[in-house]
Amino acid sequence: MDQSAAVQALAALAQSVRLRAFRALVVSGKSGLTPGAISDALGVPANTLSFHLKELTHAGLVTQERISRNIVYRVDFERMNVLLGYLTENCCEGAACAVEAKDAQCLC
Amino acid sequence: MDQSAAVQALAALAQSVRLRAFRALVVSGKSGLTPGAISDALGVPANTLSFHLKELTHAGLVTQERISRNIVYRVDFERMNVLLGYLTENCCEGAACAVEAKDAQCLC
DNA sequence: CCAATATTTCCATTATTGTGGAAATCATGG
DNA sequence: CCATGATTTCCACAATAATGGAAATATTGG
Repeated sequence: MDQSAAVQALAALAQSVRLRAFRALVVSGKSGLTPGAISDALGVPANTLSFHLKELTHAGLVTQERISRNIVYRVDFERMNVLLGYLTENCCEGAACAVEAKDAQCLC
Repeated sequence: MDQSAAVQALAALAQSVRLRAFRALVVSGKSGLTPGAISDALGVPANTLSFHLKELTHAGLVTQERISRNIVYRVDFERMNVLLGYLTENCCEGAACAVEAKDAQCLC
């Protein structure tokens, strides 16, 4: 992952509608969600949601698969892990970390 | 962490200058960096950098401490861990994850 | 207290982003 | 092959964010 991809992914998440949609997709896991379902859940007009789903897709955070009349969106979990790793790369120059990592990745 | 705090933190990271500054601070670890050092390292004018450091500070991602003439900025690592956790909360409804978490936190 | 250095604020300009109504496209069931 | 439901594109407006020059504000060493 290069810097501009990271910025794009972070920008995709840095917006209320998109963050809510993304988190709903995280919870839904492998089964994913359709735009209609997300639109209903969040109370956002379909066209507005479509705009935001496109942002998430372009950022590589979610994938789409057409299933009959619907399109199912899913989080790209591997990509997400790469992004999180990018944020914490070379933490503390490799020195021992002051704050113990709990259930999260090492971040000093 | 509530949604608006998460959006603010993600927006703070979703910008080239700020992301580079943040990652430099991650590497510097506990010792932190001064605006002057970051400004030199990134080749960004001091006033522009100051603007971006303020954004990172307001987002709660970094702290500042005056040491003599300088101000030392440091990553707030605990806060950062909370943010990363927020992004992956209730992943997959608790079902077993398809993709094994490697060195990162569980993200399916 | 003054000179020097570090950092921030002010300000105006430019560029980007979010929003939703209306219309278009797409895929399928009958 | 047409009616229906799902999703996306088009468009224009309003709001927000990034930039850097110039000036202002600390803080300290001498």
